[in-house]
Amino acid sequence: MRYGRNHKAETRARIVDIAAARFRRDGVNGVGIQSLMADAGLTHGGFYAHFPSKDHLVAEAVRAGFEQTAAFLARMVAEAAPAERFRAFLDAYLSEQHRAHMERGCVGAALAPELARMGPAVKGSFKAGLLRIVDLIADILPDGGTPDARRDRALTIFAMLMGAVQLARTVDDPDLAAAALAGAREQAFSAAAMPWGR
Amino acid sequence: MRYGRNHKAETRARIVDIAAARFRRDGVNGVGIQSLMADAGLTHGGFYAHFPSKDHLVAEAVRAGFEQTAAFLARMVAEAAPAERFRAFLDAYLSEQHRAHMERGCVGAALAPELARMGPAVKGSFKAGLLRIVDLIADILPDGGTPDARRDRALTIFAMLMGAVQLARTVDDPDLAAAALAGAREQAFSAAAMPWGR
DNA sequence: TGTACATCAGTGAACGCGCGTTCACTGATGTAC
DNA sequence: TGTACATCAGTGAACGCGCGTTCACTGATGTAC
Repeated sequence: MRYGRNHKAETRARIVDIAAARFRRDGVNGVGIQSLMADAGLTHGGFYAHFPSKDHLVAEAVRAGFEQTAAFLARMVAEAAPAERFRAFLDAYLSEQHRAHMERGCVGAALAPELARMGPAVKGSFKAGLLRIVDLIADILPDGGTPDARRDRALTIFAMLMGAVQLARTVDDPDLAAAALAGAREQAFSAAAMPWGR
Repeated sequence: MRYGRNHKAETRARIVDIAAARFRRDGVNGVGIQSLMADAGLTHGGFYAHFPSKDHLVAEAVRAGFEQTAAFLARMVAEAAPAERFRAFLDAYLSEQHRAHMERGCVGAALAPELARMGPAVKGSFKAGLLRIVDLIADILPDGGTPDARRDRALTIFAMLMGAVQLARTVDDPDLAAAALAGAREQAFSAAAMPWGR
C-alpha cells in the first residue's frame, strides 16, 4: 500500500473532526463538501471514498462533537471537589467562552433545530450524544430520587442551559446575553436542589 | 395603476407570511427565493421589488413569526382564569402540537442557532420578538419581585421551554420527547413559584 | 536481486441543479389632453 | 368621448457561483515471481 496502515482511518477521523467544528460554526447547510475537504488538505472527489453521503458525515460529526463536549465537561467536573462539581459544570457550560465559540461548543446549542430536520441516522446520533451529557449531569445532582427522576431532571436542566446559550448567542446585546446565562445558572441551582418525589 | 391601492402591500405581507412558515419548517438556508415566490403564486424576479435582499426578508419573517406566536399565546392566556394563566401558557408552548408543527411554532425553537449566524438586522428582530414573549411570561408569573427580576426569571423559563421543544423535536424517540416536555413543565412551575429576592 | 503487476487513497473534470441577484421587458391600468 | 402616454407590479432569461455526487484516472507503494 502507498500509505501507512492507519493512514485512511486517520484521514477519515481528520475529516470528521473538521466537519464537527465547521458544521457547528456555519451550520450543516452552510458547509460544502468542497470547502470541508479543502480544510483537510484534500480535494473534494476523495470524500466518497470515506463516506457514502454528506448525511453519513453529519451523523459522525454529531457523535464526535458530543464526544468532545462530554470529555471536556467530564474533565471540568472531575477536577472539582465533589461538592463543587455541579457548579463547575455550570461554569463551563454557561461560560462566555462557550457563548463565543460555537465551533467548539455543545452540538445541541449550535445545531439542534437544524438536526431536527434531518434523517433518523443523524437523530439517533444526536440522541446518543444528548443522553451522554444528561447522564453526566444526573451523576452530579444531589443524592436522592430514582434513576428515571434524576435523568428527567438532568434532561430539563440541560434544555434550560442549551436554550440560554442559544439566546445569549442570538441577541446581539451583551447585557441581555449575560442575563440569559446568569439566569440559567441561578435556576439550574434551584432545580438541582429541589426535593425529590412528589 | 394596474392593481388596487393596497395590492403591493398585500403581496408583500403575503410573501412575509409564507416566508415565516417556510423558514421555520425548512430553515433559512433551506428555502430559496424561487420556491418562496412560487408559493406566493409569483415568479422569482419580482422579489426585489419588495425586499432589497433575502436577509431583509429574514428579519421581517422573524418579526412576523414572533408576532403570530405572541398573539396566539396571548389569546391562550387571556382565555384562562387568572390563576390558570401560567398553566395555560405552558400547555400551549409545551404541547405535542407545538412539537409537531415547527412551521407555525416559536421562531426561537425553530431557528435560534441559525439566526445566531446572521447579521445585526436579523438579530435585532429576534431580540424584539424574544422580549415580547418574555414580557408575556413575566406578566403571568406570581406577584412579587422587581421588574428586572421578573424579566430575568421569565427569560430563563423561556430558555428552558425553547430548549425542551427543540430536544423533543430532535430525538426521534416519542418517550424521550414526552419526557423533555413534561420535565420542562414541572420545572417551569417550580421556577415560577420560587420566592423572590435573595 | 530485478521486474511485472495489483492495490487503492487521492485527483480533478464533469453531471444536473438551485442559489441570490440583475435587468430589459410586458401589459393592464389610470391620467392627460 | 377617444386617443396617447405614464405608471409600475410582475415576468422570465441570464449572471456567476457553489451544491452533492460520479467516475476515469494517477502514481506511489507492497507483493509475486
